[in-house]
Amino acid sequence: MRNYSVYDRAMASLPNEPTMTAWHTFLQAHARLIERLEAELQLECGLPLSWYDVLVQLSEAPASRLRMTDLAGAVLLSKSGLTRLIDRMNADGLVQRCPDPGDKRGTFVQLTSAGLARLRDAAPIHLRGVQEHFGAQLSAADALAIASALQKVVAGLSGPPAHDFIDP
Amino acid sequence: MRNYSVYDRAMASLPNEPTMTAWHTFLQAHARLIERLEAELQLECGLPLSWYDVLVQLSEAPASRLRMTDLAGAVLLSKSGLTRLIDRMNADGLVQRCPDPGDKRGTFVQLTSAGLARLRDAAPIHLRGVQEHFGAQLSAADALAIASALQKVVAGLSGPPAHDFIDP
DNA sequence: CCAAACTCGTTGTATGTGCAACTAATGTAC
DNA sequence: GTACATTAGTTGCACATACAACGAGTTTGG
Repeated sequence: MRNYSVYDRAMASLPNEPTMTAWHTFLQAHARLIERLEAELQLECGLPLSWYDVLVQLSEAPASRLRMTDLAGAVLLSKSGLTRLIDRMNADGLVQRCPDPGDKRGTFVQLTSAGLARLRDAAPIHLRGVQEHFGAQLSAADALAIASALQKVVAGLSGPPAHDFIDP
Repeated sequence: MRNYSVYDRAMASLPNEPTMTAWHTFLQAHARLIERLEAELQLECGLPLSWYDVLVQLSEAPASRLRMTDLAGAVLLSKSGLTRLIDRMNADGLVQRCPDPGDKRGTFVQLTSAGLARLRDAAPIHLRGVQEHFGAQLSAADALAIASALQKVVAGLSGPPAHDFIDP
């Protein structure tokens, strides 16, 4: 039997079978859920999920406004991506840009009353979809298990940024 | 107290709090995991995840080849998206198009030896990332719970296509 | 058979996204 | 206080993706 010494060390840290099953199911569930929720929200409200996310974040923020950078972090978008998204939503009247008096570099994104109205239309539809396609399929124990397990995954990702460093 | 009769019926099917916690954690975990795995694979192999997915699907297919439509389904991409992706991978020599002798409309995408070599480089890196960032954070029970719970979600999405139908 | 309906894959076009470079404003060190 | 570094947001550019329309080939119903 040949001895793949370097490869064997790599193999020792490769995923086992239940892990890969969970991983594939996780990917598939995400892809199908997002596809379905996006389609339903678009069909019934004419609203993309990315717009909905912005409206939710703003509505939950103090004074219904956030700085561009904070909003970009909240909706998991790059700065340039958010600039263009806010351009579009602003053109539709759902948000507006306001200068930050305390920092002349900064810009607040402010939810407008039209934006709030749009969110009130969309929220029941989106939440019904989350319940129907996600929540309704899960027992109470399932929901708690998913939350606690994936919370550990998220926590693990917060720490080590990358593999870029050679031991000094 | 006012009676929002229609809204109350809607409220009755809205997600409860554990469901929303699981949902938010699920979204956050997915976004961060994909971001990290994409960055690591790109940095260490110069390979996008979408290319990796294609190589994996082809390598697992009989004769290392698949029809365009089948491959598009497997990697969750539209037909036009796959056409352009295969253009790029073909230009890099990782796959090639072959006519299907049995159906002159059809095109097989065939894994090349260069593509297989590239996959052999990339697989340990990607799988190490899955183990490190996902598998290693989970107990055996966690992995089984995620797989079984999300499998139910996937199954629920396979059936009802949309809300387009009014009761006939 | 043949015409209509369908399927396969590609193309034109529009949209969305990130990276790098840029401007403007702020913070820091001396 | 002045220079250097840092941060906030926008823009040019390239790339990736979806939708609709299309041409070529196949299947189906009569």
